[in-house]
Amino acid sequence: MKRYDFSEIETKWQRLWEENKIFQVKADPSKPKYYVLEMFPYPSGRIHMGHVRNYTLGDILARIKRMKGYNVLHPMGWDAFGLPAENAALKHGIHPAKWTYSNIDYMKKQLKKLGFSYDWSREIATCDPEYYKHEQRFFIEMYEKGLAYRKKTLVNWCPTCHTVLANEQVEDGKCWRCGTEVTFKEMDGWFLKITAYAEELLEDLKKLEGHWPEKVIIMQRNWIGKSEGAEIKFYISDIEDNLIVYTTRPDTLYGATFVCISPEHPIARKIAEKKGFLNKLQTFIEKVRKEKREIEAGLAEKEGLFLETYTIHPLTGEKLPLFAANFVLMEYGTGAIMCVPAHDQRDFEFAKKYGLPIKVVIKPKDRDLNPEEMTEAYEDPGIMVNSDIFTGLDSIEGKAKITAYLEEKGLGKKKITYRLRDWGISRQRYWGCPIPMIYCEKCGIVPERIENLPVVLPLDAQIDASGRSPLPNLPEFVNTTCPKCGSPAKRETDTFDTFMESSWYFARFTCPDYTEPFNKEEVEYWLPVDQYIGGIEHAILHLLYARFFTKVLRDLGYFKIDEPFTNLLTQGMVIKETYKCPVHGWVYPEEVSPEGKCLKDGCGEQVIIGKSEKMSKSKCNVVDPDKMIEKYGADTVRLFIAFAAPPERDLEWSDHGIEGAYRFLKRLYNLIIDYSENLKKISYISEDFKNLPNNLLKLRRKLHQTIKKVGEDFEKRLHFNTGIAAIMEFLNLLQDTLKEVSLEKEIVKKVLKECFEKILLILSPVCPHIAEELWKELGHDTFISLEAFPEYDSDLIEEDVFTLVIQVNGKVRDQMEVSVETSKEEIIEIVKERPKIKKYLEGKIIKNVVFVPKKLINFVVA
RNA sequence: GCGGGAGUGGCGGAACGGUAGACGCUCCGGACUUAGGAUCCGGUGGGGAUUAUCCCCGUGAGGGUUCAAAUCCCUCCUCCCGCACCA
Repeated sequence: MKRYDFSEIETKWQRLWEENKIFQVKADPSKPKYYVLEMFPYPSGRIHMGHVRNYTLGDILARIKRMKGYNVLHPMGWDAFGLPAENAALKHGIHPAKWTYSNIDYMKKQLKKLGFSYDWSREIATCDPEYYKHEQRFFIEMYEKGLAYRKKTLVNWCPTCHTVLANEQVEDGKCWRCGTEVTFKEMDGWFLKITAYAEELLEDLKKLEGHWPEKVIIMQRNWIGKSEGAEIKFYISDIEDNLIVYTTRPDTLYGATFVCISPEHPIARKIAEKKGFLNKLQTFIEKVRKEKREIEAGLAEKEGLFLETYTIHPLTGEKLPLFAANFVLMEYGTGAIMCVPAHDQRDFEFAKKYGLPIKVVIKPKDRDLNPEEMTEAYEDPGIMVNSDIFTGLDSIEGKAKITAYLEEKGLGKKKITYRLRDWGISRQRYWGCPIPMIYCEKCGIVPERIENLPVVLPLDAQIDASGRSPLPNLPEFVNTTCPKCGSPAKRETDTFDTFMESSWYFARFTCPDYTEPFNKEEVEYWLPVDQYIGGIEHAILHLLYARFFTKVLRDLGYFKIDEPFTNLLTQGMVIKETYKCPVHGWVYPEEVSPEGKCLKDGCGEQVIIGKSEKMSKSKCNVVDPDKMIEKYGADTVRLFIAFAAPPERDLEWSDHGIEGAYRFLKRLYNLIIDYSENLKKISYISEDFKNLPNNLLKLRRKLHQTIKKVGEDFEKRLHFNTGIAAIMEFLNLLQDTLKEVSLEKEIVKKVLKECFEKILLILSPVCPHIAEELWKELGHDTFISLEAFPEYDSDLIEEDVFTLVIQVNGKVRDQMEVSVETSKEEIIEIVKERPKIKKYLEGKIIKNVVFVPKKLINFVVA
């Protein structure tokens, strides 16, 4: 008998799919579309299990949607710009482009080996000028609309990578890639005005509720960080100017006893100049800058520099001392705050340190507050006191009342503030998309002409040991002429943050070869992405930027949609247990003896089995997809990954588990091959299945129940694990049934053929190769990948008998098979006489009988 | 500190408020074998007994709602993730 030769089977079908272009799609308005997208990979060299999981989940969905009659767009591409290419250039002397393209080559082969149903004709690499030229155009259009601008800012600087990092690329003060301590540097850079869309980005999160993980929505909401408050004017007579502070607690205005501003606030400088302590201020600024990290971590003590001046309280006219303080951020609000120590913990600590007065203006409903006895600020709402005409008001009401009063007097106004900052997109890197701007001595900043795009990244550049971008040193790149006046000019040498490329790739997949950015018909047919799948690590940045781009491109007239991704699935990590030797640290499983001793250098120490963690080389717990495919085949790998855990949860890699998946496929293969010769010519229609013997009826019923469950679990719930469990369950029943039937009978063959065919159909999204092969063995010459998902017979799946659970006082005491025809009354009579139940009812009064049709009956007795 | 999620056998995990532990793994026993780390069959939450049968206990802890709770409500514990001087 034929052995399950997965390698031969898989290569063959992958070849046939490709030759027949069966996964290439075209827009077809007569068919419902479905766009499945997995986050495209960075071509780092080889795919890892996380990719395998991500793409397996997407592929199962794409395949079942195809079978359910959708016109499915399922593309794949490469997020090809980025730092690792330059690092590789430094380390191995390979040009980033060469490195990137050879990685793409390799990884593409790996993905093909996994049998993913991508339309490879739509492949995109973002480092291709034909891709990024459109991005340059978007940028210019944004610039012309005032959505892109240049400003000087204090930026995070990684001394190792020689680059600016976004706030979000800094993790606890360290570079997210290399781990070096990040410093600060003042630099000019380009920014996109994402804050102009803050309100819409926040508001539209409501449209995603129920379709995106709640967690992601909350994270984005917090990131945008909307707060409502007031801006209030505090006059400073020394400089005859108003200081504007921002507060969310205008109700505590009467409790303000001092005012703090950021040391970098222009007014601090102005005062210091006037009062002659500029040096002292400068020293303070530097100290604060140095401590920025600790300050942000909440570790540094609050510290202030008295500016030797006072502000005038807008309502009481009191003189309040003015400080420059290390905890006031220049970037948020107005960079200045009024301090109410009685009702703000930070102000309280500051006041205690510098002996500043504490004035209570809000009291709890049930008690009084005494400033001298307070050990912490009272931050909750309450009743307003010591607040002139507002005394006695509820503080929540007081907020609006005081704001209105200030507004009336021209002393302040209502103000909404967002935590979200504009997006700094300049990177001092080589391997990225050139920013299409030109600096002309006469005309200033001038965008490149659209017709001159792309501004091509020169590939003949050499990356030297410094690791710095070679672009500024390439005269043929830098020197150009001004598009406006024609005089000599210089190009911008920074490149875009690579989050730019991933902010719109999903749309380009609809028309990857179109000369203009987007083909209207394609974009309108395919967008938005119906199901987006990827890791939670992109919960904020990538997803927020893509949402932002979508809105901008909409406003530039390219799209009609507001949101790019209708549904989002964030899949869990692939984790594996770790082994740690007290001497050698993390060790590979091969370095551990069966007794758990370390085998490295004959060490012999007892190895500690650590908890399961995300696969990483440093922890020696990686599993190589190539090796797994080689050993078990792609179908087994896909099956195990889909079966081992629900998609959103972490998946624990198990060497035994994958054996189990392999065993299942072998069992299926052997079973069908065993019967295939006999069944090839068999055909059936539903009429054939009337008056079946009981065991075959049960088998068919189970089959149709399984079809229903798998359809729902795969397509609607995306819980592939339970669907696969149902298929396994069915196979178990099928094998049991086969032991008691004779293949001599025609009807048995018909039932068997139906079972085999349909089980292959429903398994095919998960294990497409073996499904194709066995489909052929059963006599078909079509691609199972293009077959329709089977319908289930809804009359058949209705059981005619069911197992009635019999409870007494909520405890299960007995159960019996009952026909669905039996009435409640009949059931009660029968059940009461059953000995096990009788025993519990004897001498008791039946107070109530709860009857759940087709499920259970519960006697409540006393 | 704030926000979110999760705690179910030896393990991964199933369970519209209705038989807890589907399915798989592990382990144990058996069959077939020169052999088995292949394959097949059976068993596998804990405890107990009068052991082909039956009983009790069990979903992090404690309370509550309900005829009925892993599931709903309250209090608490543990773990994971995100944010964190945002005024």
